[in-house]
Amino acid sequence: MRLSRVCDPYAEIRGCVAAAVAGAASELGIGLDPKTVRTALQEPPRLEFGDVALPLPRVSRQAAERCAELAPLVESFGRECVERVQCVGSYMNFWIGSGYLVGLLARALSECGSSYGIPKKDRPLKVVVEFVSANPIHPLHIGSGRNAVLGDFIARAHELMGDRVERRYYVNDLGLQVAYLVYGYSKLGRPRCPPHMKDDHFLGLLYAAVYTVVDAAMLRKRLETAGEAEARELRRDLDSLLADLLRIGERVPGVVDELLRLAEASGDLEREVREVSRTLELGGPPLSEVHREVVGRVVSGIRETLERLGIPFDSWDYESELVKSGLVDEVLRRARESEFFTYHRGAPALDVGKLAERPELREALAVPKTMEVPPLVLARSDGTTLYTTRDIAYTLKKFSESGADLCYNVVAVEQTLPQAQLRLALYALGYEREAKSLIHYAYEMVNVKGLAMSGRRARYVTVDEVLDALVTRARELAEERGVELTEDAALRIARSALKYVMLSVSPRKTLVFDPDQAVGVKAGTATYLQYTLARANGILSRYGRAPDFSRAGADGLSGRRRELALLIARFPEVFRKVATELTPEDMVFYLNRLAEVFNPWYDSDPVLAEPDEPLRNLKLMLVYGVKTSIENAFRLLGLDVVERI
RNA sequence: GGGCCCGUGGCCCAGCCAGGAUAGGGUGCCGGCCUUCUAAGCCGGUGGUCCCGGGUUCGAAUCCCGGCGGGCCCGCCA
Repeated sequence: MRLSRVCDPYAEIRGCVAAAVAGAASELGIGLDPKTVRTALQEPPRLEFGDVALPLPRVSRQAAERCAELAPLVESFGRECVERVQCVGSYMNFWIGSGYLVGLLARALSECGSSYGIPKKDRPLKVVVEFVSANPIHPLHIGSGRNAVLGDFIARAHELMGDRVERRYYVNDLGLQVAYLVYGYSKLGRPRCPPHMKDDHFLGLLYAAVYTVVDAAMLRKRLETAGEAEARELRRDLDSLLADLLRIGERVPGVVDELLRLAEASGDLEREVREVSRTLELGGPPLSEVHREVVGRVVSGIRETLERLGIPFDSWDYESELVKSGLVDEVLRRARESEFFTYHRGAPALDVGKLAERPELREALAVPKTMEVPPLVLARSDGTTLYTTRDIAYTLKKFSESGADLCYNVVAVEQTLPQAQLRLALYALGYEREAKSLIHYAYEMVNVKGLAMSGRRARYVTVDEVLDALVTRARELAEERGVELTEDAALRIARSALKYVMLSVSPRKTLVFDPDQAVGVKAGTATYLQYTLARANGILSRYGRAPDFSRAGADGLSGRRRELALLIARFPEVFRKVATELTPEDMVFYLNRLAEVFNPWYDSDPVLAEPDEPLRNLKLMLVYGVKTSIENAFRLLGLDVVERI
């Protein structure tokens, strides 16, 4: 991957400073690798320590001891870029020449323009990102929201760098969970959704109602034979179930009563649901139409939510069709021929644990060194397959259909083991390349303050309701300030606020979602950044023409202006790191820094009213640099630009 | 029992992989700034045994060992 040197001013600075240091050191007979110096260069914590700092002991003990001798030599070796060198403690601090810095920025911004900071790969890849893939049994909740936002970010990162990306959603329309929904839906005569409720929300409640009714029936049965201590516990669980049922019943009147009647009549609802599940996997005709219909209704609700988020997909892959295609059977066939095939307690399995004994393979397949890997059971005794088996087939489909070089599975961290088993299984079946090119992008769960989440009990916060709340709040705030927000602008503010929360915290950290806080629009939110961008854009559009960077003067480059220039210069480096290491939180951090320097400057140092022309041009260049950096960061993160805010 | 992840002002987070300056932000709370490019902003104040104990090092929030606390995983569930 390459970013032309011109478009990465900070790389230029690093190179020049490092060469000067290495050159000076060799004068004193100290051997220094410029590359080591390059990477050791860092941003000083305070302005008084200059623009760039080098912790000397990190690169050479000798150099650290002879800093005072080194400094003047560095100044002369680095005349092109360094204005002043100072030794403080164990640090060597550099002041970058203003003319040099302004020249670098002017060239970078004029030559790279709107693609400033975005690296392009020499050889673009074909990349598949599978994400969200929430089961079609309820609306997207806040946890799937995190998945959606992160997956979208990964796709965007690759797209911007020139890769061809396919975004795929795996619709898991088989299995017990869907059977619960299909059962309820068909028994209740394919009910319509109440007015003012989305299909997926309604069906999510129906699903939870069936599940809860079944669980309640099972509890009652156990209660009949339970001892006293156990009975007390069961009764408490039952009370909680009934409370959930009551809550669900209030939102979808009639549904719960009807299900309770059915449960009474049937005697064993759970067995009936299992029967439905089996029929579904076999693809029997009597249910297939109802099945298709109800899944379709939930999926279209989910699609609507994703559209509101501005997160597109290229394909929707149905698990039932995967099974129908015979690919899953093919995987099973192939597994039986594998040397790792075994029986685990009577069920056909792959002994992927044996494969995992090879340390170099663990390394290559990113299986944690000490993780215990049990055999992967492929099918139940009744012959029906298990999820991971079908996932093997799906993975092969993704690779072959898309001709993918790289495939991401954006999947919660709790599935680390099955994801590792999946890679090992692929390897065991002879798909070495696929196994090595499958990346599990893991993220931690989202907890909601004051709510024990559960899909089976319809206890969740949905993406839709969060968006609604955010839209309302954005409107209120705008109204207070007399700004008129279009519907589109309100949505852009709302969904960006939600995405920001998801992107600002490292994916490996559990996120505690506080609805009240996300709705706030203070500093440290997407809205603050959108506002900052709107201010920058305001200046540029009022100026009315393209700023001429070549006429930017270097004289006034001090204080905040200097800080801004250095930050803008660093943007390409940050972009590359974030896009390749896929750490969105680093970009959020950078953006906050940028805004935090820009806003005070904006308040105190008028741009358009500046009478001195070279200085005005310098200021305009800084504004343009801020605008471009924020815009390209937004493109990477999937945040929206709002014109008027 | 074993494995993985997390622990940083009242609350949330960055820094840890590649150890270096007085540990950065945000939020909260207190006070101030709109006749000047958008006040969803800015300025000032308040607030920290970097979970604890050892070790390595000239130097540890960062690396190593041992604890403690929280989360997740160890299914013929997904």
